[in-house]
Amino acid sequence: MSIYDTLNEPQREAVLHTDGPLLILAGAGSGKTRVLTHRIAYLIDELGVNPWNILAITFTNKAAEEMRQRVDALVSIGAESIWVSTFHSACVRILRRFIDRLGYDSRFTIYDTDDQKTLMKEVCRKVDIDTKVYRERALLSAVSSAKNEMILPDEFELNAGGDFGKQKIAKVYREYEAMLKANNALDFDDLLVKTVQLLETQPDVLDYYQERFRYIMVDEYQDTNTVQFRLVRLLAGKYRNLCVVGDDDQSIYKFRGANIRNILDFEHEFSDAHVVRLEQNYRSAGNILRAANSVIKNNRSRKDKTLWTDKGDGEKIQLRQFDTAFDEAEYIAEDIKKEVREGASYNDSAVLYRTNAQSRLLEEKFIAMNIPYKIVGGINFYARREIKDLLAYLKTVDNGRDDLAVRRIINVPKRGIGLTTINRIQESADERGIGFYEALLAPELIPGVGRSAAKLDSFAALIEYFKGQNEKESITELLREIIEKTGYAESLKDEDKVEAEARLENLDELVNKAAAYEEDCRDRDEEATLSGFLEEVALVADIDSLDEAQDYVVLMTLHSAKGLEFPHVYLAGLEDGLFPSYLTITSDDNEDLEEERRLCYVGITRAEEKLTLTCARRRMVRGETQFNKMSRFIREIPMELIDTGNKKIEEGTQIPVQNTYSHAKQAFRTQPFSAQFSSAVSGKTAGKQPFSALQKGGQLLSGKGGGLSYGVGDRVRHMKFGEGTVREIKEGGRDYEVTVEFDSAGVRKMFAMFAKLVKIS
DNA sequence: GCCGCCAGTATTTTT
DNA sequence: TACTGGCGGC
Repeated sequence: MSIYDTLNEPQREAVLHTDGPLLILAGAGSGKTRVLTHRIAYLIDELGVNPWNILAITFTNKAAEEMRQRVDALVSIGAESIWVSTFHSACVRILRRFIDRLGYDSRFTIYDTDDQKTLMKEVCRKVDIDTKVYRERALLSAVSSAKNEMILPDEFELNAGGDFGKQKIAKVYREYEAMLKANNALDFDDLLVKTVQLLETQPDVLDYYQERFRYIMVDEYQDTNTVQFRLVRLLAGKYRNLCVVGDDDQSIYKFRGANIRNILDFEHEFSDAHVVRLEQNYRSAGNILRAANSVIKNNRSRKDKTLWTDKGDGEKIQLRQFDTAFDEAEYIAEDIKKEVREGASYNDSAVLYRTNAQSRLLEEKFIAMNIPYKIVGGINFYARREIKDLLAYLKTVDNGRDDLAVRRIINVPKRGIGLTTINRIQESADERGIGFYEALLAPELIPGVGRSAAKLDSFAALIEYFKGQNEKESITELLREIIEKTGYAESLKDEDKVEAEARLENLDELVNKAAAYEEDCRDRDEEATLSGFLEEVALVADIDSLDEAQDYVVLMTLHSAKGLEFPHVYLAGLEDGLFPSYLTITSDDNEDLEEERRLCYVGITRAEEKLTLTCARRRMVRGETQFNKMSRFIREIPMELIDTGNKKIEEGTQIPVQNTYSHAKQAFRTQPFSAQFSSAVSGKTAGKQPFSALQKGGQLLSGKGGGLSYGVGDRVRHMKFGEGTVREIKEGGRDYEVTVEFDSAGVRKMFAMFAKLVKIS
């Protein structure tokens, strides 16, 4: 009996089909990782393929690691020479070797979103764009989607035609690119774009990698974007042994440029593609699977398929609705406690939610109840200030051309080098067409820095000293030395005690990470380099740190949960407005809601034995109370699969708008609502006691709904526009749109929530 | 040049 | 609510 006998029929078909393009449509929990690992084993052990010729691309480093281990257990030898990595790290590896062909130095730095923003700000300053009109974030996302589509500045400008706004963006894009290059830096998207450019323009490099990667496998193919597609097509162009695995129902990264057409059109792109469908689910109990199927079937643009299982029905799906998000969190925490008392482990459970902000309440409850937990995502460790500072030192030592890094640390800790000096250095550098650091090495050539010259000299001497040390000592030692010799640790002591302590701990943690990296390299017999460490740091995802062996409850977003599974899954915050999010509900593009539904499908199918859905009628979002209906996705699940625990579930009274605590308070403080106002908001909801919950607190409101303290015809005052008369109040979305005729500022439409109009009598 | 306060903004998801 | 960035005072 061979290892391949344990596979089911379509799985075996996928494993044995090794030549030519292959599309594996693998439903959730259908054993696609098994197929991939067995396929690799088959290639090596049965067909005698050299592991060296195999490339497997996964979504996260964690998945890569896992795959390597599982292959290792299957094949006799050589698993370690297979390339298993994410798109991004594979590209970095290629670029480190050949990027000089594109005019970069191989010690380029990788910019994260923070760095991008800083750079973009500078770009805007340079090309004279008001960041209040065009926000950095918006500009960056425009640039990013262009890159994801492989549209370079020239083409972008061409496409812009006469459109003024687009022309501006084209200008920004061009300058942004120029500055990245000047800093010898690449952003995330560049890693892919530049690799494709490299392969397209350098035939010998392309040939090298085509020869090397004779067998290519891509996991989570539904989430690839256009550049990634182009990359894969290039690499597989010669031998065409390309196997992609994916599930169009789990495509959840459209916002990041993922192109679901990549998987839907695979058969068109590769006309001789063989297609295998894996529809038997080995993960979830029958009821859970049925729920998942009944939700996803509401999507129109998908390849039709239905997962099935030969497992029993299992438990019903638990549904609980609460008054507030506090109650919700408490229930989840208590429920987990209860199950642990009954013999479960903490790591049997995971809590999934739509937005990172939701983790807060859960975390508080978990702490209060002494439940071990781990939050995945949220603020990245490497995004913390002290960590970024230290990394900026390392980047400066490693790549002297990264001006952003140098400017970040030139006065951290305080050396008395101020903004004026920094600007003068920059100006001088720009004039002479050299880098910031290079300019600062010779302060005597810079007009107007006379007094700071000595300080600049000692800063430069410090960096140069570190550069020297970098040659001699390990990264760990260098890092320790930087922390000490710059006085960084010392400077923290002046800060708030608790804060400083946390930061110092983080610094220790960073040193530990460096040590771990070096050890890793030693194990793998590779040289540990500063560039290598910085790259690893830039490309880790928080999910990579997840450790199944540890006994904790995992809390994370639905996006992070992709590819994972747990015996008991809690889906929290299933409310219209939160999940599906308010933006997708109001979007006129139906695709958006479909993507949200896929996200729900991903969430449900993470559960093996038990699924608990929870929602709250009332929840604080950004300091405001929101009233939400139960999620429409819940209503797509047949009632007979659901157990509400004998509690009453209401579809939810949707309160139209104006639910904010502060407005309620303000409304109470001023005076009852005018007659015009209640007629303006229609009687539909007026009788439903929208503030029932708030009444508990007592003094807030009388009984009727509403919340504005003024009505049509009233005189109001606005902070900026002065006094005026209310002409119209319209109900819209979450807020009221108020039209006011100001005495001096004319007629203005504004949202009540932001306008903070005050009634004057 | 540095520090502290205030105002404006944000939240959908992340390699 | 919570964070960030800008501005003004010392």
